[in-house]
Amino acid sequence: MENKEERPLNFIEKIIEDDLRSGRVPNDTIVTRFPPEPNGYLHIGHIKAICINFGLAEKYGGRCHLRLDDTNPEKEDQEYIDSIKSDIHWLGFDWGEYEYYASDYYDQLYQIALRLIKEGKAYVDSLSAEEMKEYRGTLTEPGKDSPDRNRSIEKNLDLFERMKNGEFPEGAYTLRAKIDMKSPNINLRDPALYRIKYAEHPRTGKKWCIYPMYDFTHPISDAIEGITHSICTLEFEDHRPAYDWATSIDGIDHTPHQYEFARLNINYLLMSKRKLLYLVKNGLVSGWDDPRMPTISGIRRRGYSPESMRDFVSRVGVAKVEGVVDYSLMEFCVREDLNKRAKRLMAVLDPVKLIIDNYPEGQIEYFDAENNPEDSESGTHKVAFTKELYIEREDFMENPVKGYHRLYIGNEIRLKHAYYVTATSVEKDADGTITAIHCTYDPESRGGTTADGRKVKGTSHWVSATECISAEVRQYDKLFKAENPGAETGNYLDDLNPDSLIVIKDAKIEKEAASAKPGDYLQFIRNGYYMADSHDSSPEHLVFNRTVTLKDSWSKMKQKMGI
RNA sequence: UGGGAAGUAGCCAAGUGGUUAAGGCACGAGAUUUUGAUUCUUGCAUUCGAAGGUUCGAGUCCUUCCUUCCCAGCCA
Repeated sequence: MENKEERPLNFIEKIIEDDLRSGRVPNDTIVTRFPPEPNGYLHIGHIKAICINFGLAEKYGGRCHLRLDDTNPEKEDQEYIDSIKSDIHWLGFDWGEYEYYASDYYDQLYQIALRLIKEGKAYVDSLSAEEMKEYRGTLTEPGKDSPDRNRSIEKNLDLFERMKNGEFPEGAYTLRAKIDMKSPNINLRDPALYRIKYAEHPRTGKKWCIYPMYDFTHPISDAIEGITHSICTLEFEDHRPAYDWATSIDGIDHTPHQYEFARLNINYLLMSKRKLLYLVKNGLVSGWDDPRMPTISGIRRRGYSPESMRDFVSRVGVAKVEGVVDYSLMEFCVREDLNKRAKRLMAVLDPVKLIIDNYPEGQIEYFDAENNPEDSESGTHKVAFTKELYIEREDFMENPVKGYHRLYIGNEIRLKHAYYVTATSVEKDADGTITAIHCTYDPESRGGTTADGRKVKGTSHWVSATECISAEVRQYDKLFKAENPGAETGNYLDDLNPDSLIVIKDAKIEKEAASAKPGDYLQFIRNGYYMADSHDSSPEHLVFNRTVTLKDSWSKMKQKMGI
């Protein structure tokens, strides 16, 4: 983005530059890959991996493959493949023709497995899952060899063939690599290479009933595609020896290398697929794309911009420290981006009537409202002004506290773009609730300034009571009220924020808002950033989602003063 | 108590033996302001998990210790 503050190289960039400098990269072209398993929706954590992989390819003039790691048909679905692709595109990255599936390599993988068997480097094991667990040993005790470990090559070949042909039930046999049952690294204690599964695969259907495991598939897929730098998260660090084992199998003539970085954690947010699924399944949110969800589809619907998320990830940096990034950094990035591009509109969310006693009945004036003061080319739009208006209830105080410089009896403020007004009296209902505020205006202050140059401390937004439209406004807040949901009680559901969604059924908005579409970035002046909801907003029933509030030093001051 | 990793401010994060330890967020102070927004100015680690040691010189090298994370799926 334009936002090019100079950042020092991260450790992966250093490795790449070093590799490039020393001529270790074939054709001087780095090749990375983003390899999600299509078993769910992408979330904010994935944005980091996407930005690293696609970003590196962009920066060093290489390429980045999209590879769907579809080796477990039980969990995977075309729906997820589609959403993953659309989310990456939304972020602004494109893999072009380099779209791959691990399942594309099933035949090659099978041939390699056969070769391994023939070379005595893999064997078919009849141990049950429980037995295999026993034989594996523990973190502190070595494992022991399976009785099948020295089965003859011929017998292995025969058994593997019959596994493939569907002669055995699930769980009857596995194909395992013959590495070292006593290795201190458990991933090297004869890892499973193939297991039997009769699930239907989203792409290969019923062609296969044996499926290759991650530790076998991933490195070989990388090698086949000519990946140079295979970047993944920290928990795969101790799979690296298995990765290197697989890429050094005879006949594999390209050697990619694996590097690991710390995954993105953000406080107040939950990224666990399992927990997010629970929220969806139990109706605690409206779906995977609920605007409160940390999924890419969720934040997109909420109104976050892809540019701001890329900036966020780049500000977080890439390292190997497992940290937790402040939610406030993400909000900062969103505000910074939206401030430059959001169209300003006036919306009164908690309306109270303001009546200008000395303004002519029935008169309508139109003022020019700038669309964005940060962008001189954004133009203006018309906003209607009449005798009866709505202002925010919060913008009037009968007994003003110290430091309050909005409207109160006798005080003059500016109505944005329009006139100076001075409050004179209030009307109340039987409960004492204010139903209307009366004021007078200064006709000389048209446009919001006066000839005598007198200043007012407060400027309020407003909307004409007769020339406005109604809309539903959804005030979203954090889904969880604790920094680390569940840390206190052990149950993240205890930390659900009951106020994460407050629906305002009848907000009053200037007419210009009627044309706002999902995807248009809006700022409701003094309220926050908003976007029309992509599911529920229609010309007949406008619905706006609050993306993020504006910074609010007044409410911070109020809190400090204990108000 | 096996193996693999990581510890620099409230949160990220530069720093790869040689001036007063970058930068961003957060937070504080002030100015400007037709959004209590934005913008601007300004403050914010005598110290790098701890203790020893090497060195003229250590966040960087050595030793020991402490803390945290990951691994025992026929998941990825």
